[in-house]
Amino acid sequence: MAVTIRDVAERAGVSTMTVSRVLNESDRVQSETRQKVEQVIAELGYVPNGLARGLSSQKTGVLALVVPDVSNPFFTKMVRGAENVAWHNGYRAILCNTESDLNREKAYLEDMLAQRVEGLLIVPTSDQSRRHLNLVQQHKVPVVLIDRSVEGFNYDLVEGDNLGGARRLVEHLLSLGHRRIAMLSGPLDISTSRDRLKGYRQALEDAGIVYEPELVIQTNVDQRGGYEATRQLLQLPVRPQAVFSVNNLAAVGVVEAVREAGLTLPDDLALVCFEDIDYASVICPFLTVMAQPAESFGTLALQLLLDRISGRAVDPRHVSLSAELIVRESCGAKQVRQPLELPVVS
Amino acid sequence: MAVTIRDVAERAGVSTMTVSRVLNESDRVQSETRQKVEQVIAELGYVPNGLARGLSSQKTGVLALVVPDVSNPFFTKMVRGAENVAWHNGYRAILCNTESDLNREKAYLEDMLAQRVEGLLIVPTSDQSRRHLNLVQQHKVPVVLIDRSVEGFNYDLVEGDNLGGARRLVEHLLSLGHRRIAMLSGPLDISTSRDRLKGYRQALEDAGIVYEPELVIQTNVDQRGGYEATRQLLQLPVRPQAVFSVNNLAAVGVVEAVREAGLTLPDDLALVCFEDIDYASVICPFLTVMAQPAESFGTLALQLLLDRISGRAVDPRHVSLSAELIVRESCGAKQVRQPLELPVVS
DNA sequence: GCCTCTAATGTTATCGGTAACATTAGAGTA
DNA sequence: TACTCTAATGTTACCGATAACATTAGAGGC
Repeated sequence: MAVTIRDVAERAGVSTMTVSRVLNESDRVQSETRQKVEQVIAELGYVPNGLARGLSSQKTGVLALVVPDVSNPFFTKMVRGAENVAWHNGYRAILCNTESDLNREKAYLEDMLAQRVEGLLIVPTSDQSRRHLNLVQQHKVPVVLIDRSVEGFNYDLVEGDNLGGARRLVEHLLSLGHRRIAMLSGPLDISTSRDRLKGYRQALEDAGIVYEPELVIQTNVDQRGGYEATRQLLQLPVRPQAVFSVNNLAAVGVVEAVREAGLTLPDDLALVCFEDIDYASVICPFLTVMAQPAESFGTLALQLLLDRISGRAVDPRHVSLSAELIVRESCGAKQVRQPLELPVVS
Repeated sequence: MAVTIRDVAERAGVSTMTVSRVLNESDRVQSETRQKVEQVIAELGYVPNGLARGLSSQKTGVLALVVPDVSNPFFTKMVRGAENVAWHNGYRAILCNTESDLNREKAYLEDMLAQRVEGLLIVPTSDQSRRHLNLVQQHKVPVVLIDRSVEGFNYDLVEGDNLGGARRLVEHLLSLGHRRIAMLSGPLDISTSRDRLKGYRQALEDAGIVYEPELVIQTNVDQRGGYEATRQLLQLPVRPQAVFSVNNLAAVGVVEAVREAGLTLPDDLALVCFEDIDYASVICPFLTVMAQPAESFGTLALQLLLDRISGRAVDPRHVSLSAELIVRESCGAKQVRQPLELPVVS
């Protein structure tokens, strides 16, 4: 059907191996021959069959990025960073969107294994991703986790300082005089939710405030989840004074619910959250956030992956990136900036 | 190295074809045999080699989505829509990010052809993408264009009503009394820029206003581009009263530049743009926009693609989706909503 | 002139599956 | 009983490249 290497070889009057050598830029081809072959390739619009190539050579030059939600700006910034590094190192990166659905995640991972990608970057859906990841490891395909760790799966990881970041956000709220602080948490089988909850509790404890379970609502870390959780919070007998949202999209839901209830931010309810939303922040610098260097997550993770692929790395490495507190209006304070700290490699 | 179909066959005491039949869910296998084989597959963690499979069967079950910028929320919403439809039809969708770079676009397209994807959804970088697209067509791989058409390439297309939308936005500005209206346009080899510019000119003409070339600035349709173009506009001897930005990200740049210049929106400069940014709009409903049904772009386009793949479609089809004017603050008027019109298939 | 060596190119087997055809065994039939 | 038919399974060739080894021809040494 399609043009094959044989067609090219025939028309150029050489063997398929010679064409193959031209394709792979081996220098063992006379320049006249090479030119002739290249001309025929152009004439026929020949594109080598990657399947056959990969099957034979065991190399595809493709890396896969697997994320739970492509519409989350944090992940897309990360993806851009990773894609760029991949590109400049001669790899293509393909992206898979799992919609936080374990079945899809499994299917995509198996598919990527089947397609023989040379490495995987993944933001796992939850600790339950471990089963899939074990399969990947069993196939000896290098993996690097981003943003979320997976319990019982010790491997290369680039994550944020979730505990510390959460703590600082809550401390900030405390410093503004808030005592009754709610947390909008994600599912506890996601490491970031766990760690941020820990940070929240530590900050409260250090301030001598008793932890009240009814103030912590577990929900999905998207806009809808934030919206519903906030409605729940607003119905409590004694309303919280402030909310710490586990991430940016959930915070959007908070804003929505608060407005719908006819209340005002930050007067009726102060709000802080993890992760910034760039575009929104420029249009109106409103949310007080713990901003993470998303693009660096991607570039660093891809570096780790390349190290793994080339066999340079040995033990699992963990990179922890600090976040930056950006104080805006939603917390009810005026603007201050803390410098971004450097990455810590352990 | 890895577990192959032969290993499975041997261990299960059957031939490779029987294993293959189990994998492909053919019913020509006795249920005992099937169970035995499935058990061995699970034991060995066998994942069939997609390369070999695709090579032999000429089918991969993979579709590719190629977009210029994964961090543009319009594109990611579109991607989600498309991915969902693909998934529910038994296809996997992989995403390629070209960064509006023709070379990357070319490389990814060739790669996707090489990987023998069964169909392509693409938001082309510009009219110059035609060369790559011709290559795709030559390989008889079904393609559907989204959002942008390509001059000289007549194929399935899902796009917005760019001319009409632009016109309505500018008419809205005119109705608010603005006469000196600037346009922040993208490169004219991108169809959306061309059509929106046309709409802008039509609206002015109909209002009896002379077109002033100095008021139209061509730039990149991202934040940086919008920022730089606005700085240029603000330095004109006679400042414009309003700006129509070709897209949402460029509008973010406008906001940035205006604020930096110590001016205020919409008092010193009114602003309207194409395409909404969901999250930003919830946090603060500020930009007056022509909102496009991004997700529908994706789902419809993928439907068209599936039709093509199954050979149902014949002539190129064009779907045009209307946009919705959402009046907020940046134009300097109070809020009004127009209903979304239904898609038109031609 | 003969031999060695190397650069350029060719031949063959193989990667891991599936398509297409072949075989086998038992059921149904006359 | 012999014969056909079909369900279950096996054999072989091939998809389109490349790895590994083979061949060839001319350059250069003696």
